Amino acid sequence: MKALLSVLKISVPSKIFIKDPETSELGKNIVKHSILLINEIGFENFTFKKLGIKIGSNESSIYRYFESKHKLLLYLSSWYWAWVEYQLVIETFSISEPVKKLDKAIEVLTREIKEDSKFSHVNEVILYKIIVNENSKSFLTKEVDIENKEGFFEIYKRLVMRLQQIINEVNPKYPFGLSLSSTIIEGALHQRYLNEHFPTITDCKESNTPCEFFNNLVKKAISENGK
Amino acid sequence: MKALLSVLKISVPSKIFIKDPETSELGKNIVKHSILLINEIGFENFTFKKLGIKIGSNESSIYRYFESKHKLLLYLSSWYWAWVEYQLVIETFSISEPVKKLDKAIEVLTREIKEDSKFSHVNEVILYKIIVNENSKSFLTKEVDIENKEGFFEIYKRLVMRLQQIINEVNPKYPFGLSLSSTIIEGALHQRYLNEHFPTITDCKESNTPCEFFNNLVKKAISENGK
DNA sequence: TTAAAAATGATAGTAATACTATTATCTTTG
DNA sequence: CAAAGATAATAGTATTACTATCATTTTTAA
Repeated sequence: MKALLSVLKISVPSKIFIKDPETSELGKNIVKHSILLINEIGFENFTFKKLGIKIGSNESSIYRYFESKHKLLLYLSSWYWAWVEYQLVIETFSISEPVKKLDKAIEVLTREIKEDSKFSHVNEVILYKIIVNENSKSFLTKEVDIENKEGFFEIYKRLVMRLQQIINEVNPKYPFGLSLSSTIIEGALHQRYLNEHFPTITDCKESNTPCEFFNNLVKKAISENGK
Repeated sequence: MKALLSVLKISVPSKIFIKDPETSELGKNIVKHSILLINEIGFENFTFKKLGIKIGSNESSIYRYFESKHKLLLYLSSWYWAWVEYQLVIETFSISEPVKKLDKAIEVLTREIKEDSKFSHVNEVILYKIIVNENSKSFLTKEVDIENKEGFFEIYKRLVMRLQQIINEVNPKYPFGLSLSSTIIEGALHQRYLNEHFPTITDCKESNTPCEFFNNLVKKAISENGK
């Protein structure tokens, strides 16, 4: 995977940025350190001014890459989901048995990211933490419909549809494939959050992972026997 | 229900507010019109200044009730969940058959609020919309652990535990009662949101409701036969 | 190699936000 | 009727989320 990714590039909808941050050192620094800084102080307290100070650059220069911090969050979100989609495709590609494919897909979509693949300036472990904490804020806005039309959520939607296809390969008659898929992807993040901040309302612990919970849930949900 | 609620009062953790808005006309107006205004312009664009203009009152007066707009959101969130908890308790109280109790609980927790009960200054239909759009923002903050310690999320957590108990009455051996419960409650809001803004990644429509999806999901998840 | 183009940096400025503080006025209540 | 309590009016502050301008540095292409 490391090898492959050194040739490939994670592709984010180009309307999200003004200037592609991948094309310069400053751009890469903006992305890299925005991840660290958002993780540190939270998205609400994060500003371009603070980021500028951190990377020894000017606020106004950052604005030449991203129109607003909201667009930057959209960029990080898209980047993350593209990276996950890539893993999903690679890791399920050669599995022909539908149930095994589904097992792997659930694993990819609900596992905790613990290792930085180091193929880029992006620290995936920290980015994953940001996604758990901040991803909802990228779409829970008044501008969601306009931004959706502009294609800002394409990768995320495609990922939900990919999982749905894998689900319906196991049971083509299951009528809630999309809802189940979107519930897993969003729910996995939510269970991680609960585990960290509200452990009394989740069963997911070090041992009892979201992977197991969702695997069990999906398998039973789409099984044809049972209630 | 209307009758009962005219004697009862929805109780919100008192540390959330500086002065209880239920105790004055201005307070009730703040709550009532904040719901309308947040629904109108979104939480990000909502300010106490704008609210003051809307209710013909002064910004500084609003600050005597709520320390910040974040605390106001916490208040609205707690109010909503307390109201839902009340309905859950009332509507499941007399049902002794565990499966029927579970059916009713899922219904209460996943149904769309379409009617304003009019027992108070709070418009529940609009409040429900705010919860769908803004609730996550009440806990996805850097201060979540401090606020959790202060008890700001007690009602929500209690509600998750109540549903878990009802689930485990049907199947005491099911090992993910809490995670399933929290997934349903959060997932129901998410499916509503998708239905409104991302219809291509949900099966939930006018006819095919989140109620049905989650009822089907839970029943199968906790069934002892099947896979 | 050099001149133009592109990128970055420095500085300034603006309207709005999220408050705090003070003082005045109005309304209850004992 | 006086004191207490609630509300209103006004002012002020630091920060945010930008935009605009101009200077400087770096890159690139002829």
